[in-house]
Amino acid sequence: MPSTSSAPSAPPSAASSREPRWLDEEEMAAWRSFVTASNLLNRRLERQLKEESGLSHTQYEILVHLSAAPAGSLRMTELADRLVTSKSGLTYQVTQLEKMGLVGRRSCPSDVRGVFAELTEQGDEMLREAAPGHVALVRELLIDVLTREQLAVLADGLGQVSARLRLDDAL
Amino acid sequence: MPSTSSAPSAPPSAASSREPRWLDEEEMAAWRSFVTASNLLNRRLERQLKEESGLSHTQYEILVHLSAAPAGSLRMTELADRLVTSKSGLTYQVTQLEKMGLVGRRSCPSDVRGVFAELTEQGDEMLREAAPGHVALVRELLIDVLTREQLAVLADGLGQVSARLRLDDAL
DNA sequence: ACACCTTCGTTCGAATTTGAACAATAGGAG
DNA sequence: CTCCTATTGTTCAAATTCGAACGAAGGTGT
Repeated sequence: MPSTSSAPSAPPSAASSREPRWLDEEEMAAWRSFVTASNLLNRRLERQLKEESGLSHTQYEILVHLSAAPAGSLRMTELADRLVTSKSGLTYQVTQLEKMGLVGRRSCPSDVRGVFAELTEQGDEMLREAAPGHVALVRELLIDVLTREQLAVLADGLGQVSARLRLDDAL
Repeated sequence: MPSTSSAPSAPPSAASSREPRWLDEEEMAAWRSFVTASNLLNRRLERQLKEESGLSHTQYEILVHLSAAPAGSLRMTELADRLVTSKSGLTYQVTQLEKMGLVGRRSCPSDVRGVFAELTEQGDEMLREAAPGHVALVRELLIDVLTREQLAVLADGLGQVSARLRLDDAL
């Protein structure tokens, strides 16, 4: 009964190169809690955002990233990278947000192919309206549950993990 | 420009109860790295599993949870809870896995309504076949990137986060 | 100027996901 | 036993997701 988990009936002897290094109890606990926390958190945030603002978490994140960017606008590809989604997925969501009047599209002056997604005034308002509740929940469910040290470790460790993944993807 | 983030143009004075407690730089870093790492990781694992075994991450996780359960079987609702998905989503995926011959359905003796999802012999084989590559990648991208201490903190902190979320959901 | 390889954003179809509605049953209070 | 409420798994329509294929440009080397 292998899984991501600890050695099932793996030979307790020296690891043969055929048998992978399974995860020990602690490693397994870390991985499971990461996956579970991630799923549970997403679910909760999704529900809350939808209820309180009519936005999906994805849509909210798009607004956030645009808001954080200079001039409230970003190239589609760049935005997709930051959000960690597919380009086609972004195209879809930006279209949705456009219909809602929260985001607009502008063509890029220096590159005919380029498209800027741009936060509209309404989009900015929406974000200001949705943010407090969202932040409060993130705080309640994650941030305030952890100690300062735990947060530091999280930021640091997962920061490295992300960096590594970004590098790999770039290949 | 609010987000999940640090105080935008919030009054540097004492926080009024209207203005939420925004996230400071460190908290923000922790939250962003968590979200980003989670997305990047999922993307990677999804791709790899699909390529090497033709399974989605969700499907793989179903097999894992069944394999870990006594008799290799679990009630649908219980399984959905452990996986953190919707019941309807699970119904769909179990049907898919059933078509592939990796999972079977058995009715529950003590409850007519109940349905057990059960790992088949083929499902077990598939898991044994897919696990090594999956574990190796999880190790390469997450586990081995972190120190023993970081892993412990992760397991501990996110364990608490999950526990808290489970409790809330139960309400 | 000309090929050639990349990059850009969109479109397309297929797969997945979700919540709400449902029918059937379980379980408890009276 | 009987009524009432909670639970179980499925079905349904709608929304979202992805990768592959595209057409259109950019950029480079010759």
